[in-house]
Amino acid sequence: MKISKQYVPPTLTVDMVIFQIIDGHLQVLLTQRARPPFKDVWALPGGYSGVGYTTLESTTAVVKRKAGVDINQQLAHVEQLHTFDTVARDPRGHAVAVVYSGYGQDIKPVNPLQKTKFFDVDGLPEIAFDHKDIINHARDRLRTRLAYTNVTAAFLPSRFTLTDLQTVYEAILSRKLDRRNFRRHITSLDMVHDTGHVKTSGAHRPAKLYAYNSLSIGVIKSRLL
Amino acid sequence: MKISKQYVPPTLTVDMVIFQIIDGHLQVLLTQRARPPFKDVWALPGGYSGVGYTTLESTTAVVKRKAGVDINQQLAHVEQLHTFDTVARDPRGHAVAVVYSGYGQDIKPVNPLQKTKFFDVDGLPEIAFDHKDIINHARDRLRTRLAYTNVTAAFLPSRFTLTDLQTVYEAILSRKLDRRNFRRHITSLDMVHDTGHVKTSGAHRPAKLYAYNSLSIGVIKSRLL
DNA sequence: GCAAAAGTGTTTGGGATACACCCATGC
DNA sequence: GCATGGGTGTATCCCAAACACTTTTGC
Repeated sequence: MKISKQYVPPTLTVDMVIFQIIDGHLQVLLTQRARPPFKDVWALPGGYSGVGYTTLESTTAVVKRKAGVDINQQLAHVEQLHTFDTVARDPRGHAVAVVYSGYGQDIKPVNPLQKTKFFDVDGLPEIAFDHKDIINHARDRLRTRLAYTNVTAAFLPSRFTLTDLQTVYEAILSRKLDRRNFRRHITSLDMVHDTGHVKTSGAHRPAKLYAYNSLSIGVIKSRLL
Repeated sequence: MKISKQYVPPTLTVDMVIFQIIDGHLQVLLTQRARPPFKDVWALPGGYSGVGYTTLESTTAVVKRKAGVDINQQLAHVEQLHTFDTVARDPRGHAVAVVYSGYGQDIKPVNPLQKTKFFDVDGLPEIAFDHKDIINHARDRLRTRLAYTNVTAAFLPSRFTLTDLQTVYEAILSRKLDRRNFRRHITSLDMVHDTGHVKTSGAHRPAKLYAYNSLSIGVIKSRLL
């Protein structure tokens, strides 16, 4: 390209991949598109990002408006995923999309105009644009994060049982883990601690409730070489 | 933000962090800025990205023009790093920068107008904009990639000794590794193979030359949980 | 023969995996 | 007392780390 006085930037958009775990299944939030292109097809919540607003600010506004989800209140963690910019990805014209991913727990989307709901990532409907690729990208990222961060905290309430935590790991990894080995692994990480409380939930022994040592999501071990 | 007919996108720019390793030191390519802001201060090569061009296409053009480096010919690997978008990062106005990182070997930058050269990452001069943060981000990413990809191939010629390879690891990790353990680690990875040739380079035993099994950079082990 | 880098082997500790039994509760 | 999920211990294997001597070459 040439730089010139006629410089015209592409449209800048934002999209968001919001994950939560329900009944042991990883789910992603989608909204049904209100207008063409892809009218009535399911898509990630997204919209325009204009000059003067960071892409995260735009994302916050767009997700609130289109999906009724308050990023700051209802998501425990948000991070930038990737920027998608192929010229043909939007039939209306060249749009560069900065995509964020967010994780939360017990999220209730609200949209008075369009259908907005969570889908199991393994049972997705037809998806608009390149949003299927974006979801897969987010899913890979989340899986990778498991190994060296405390990102699982974002999917759980402040107090939880080790079985709850194991369910989160299993939903993200899509495989079963051995309970005894899992518990030893977790306790050796110095990531959670016993709160002294228990949860009684039926005709069986009550489970101890745990809490994360750190409230923020970050790296917990480095594993270099 | 509001969506309206007066939608104005921010300026879209691209920057590139190019790393190579010289004499056991990780180096990054910088160019001296030709005009304000930050005139004569060192910065990452970068420029505008206009409608109709992917950010990678724009990056390719900009890096060729401002630093004389041909991304396709002289870099063994390029990947998108992150998008930086704080409103205040450019004093001229809101600019969203999609940043790429690239790795190569024996790169000779050429710029007839402005000074363009490689600096040791541990001996950087004053840096324009938020480019120091960007370089650190790229460095962290590179370090992380070491553990589970064959990214080191990008820093080496097609045939190399295990000592050469160890030098690459040490430059990126900023620490010395035990030669015996390093060699066992590498050979256990099934990532390189003995070519049957040797390199004689002085008053000592010749070293075997190795080559990567795969020509492309990618994940070589998964390590999940 | 000596300097300089290449090449190799053993031991030890910790984490990952595989696997089976007892505990506390509601009904 | 029995069904249900919670909680624990042991043996094995593999990988990471610590560590020192021999080999091949040029001069």
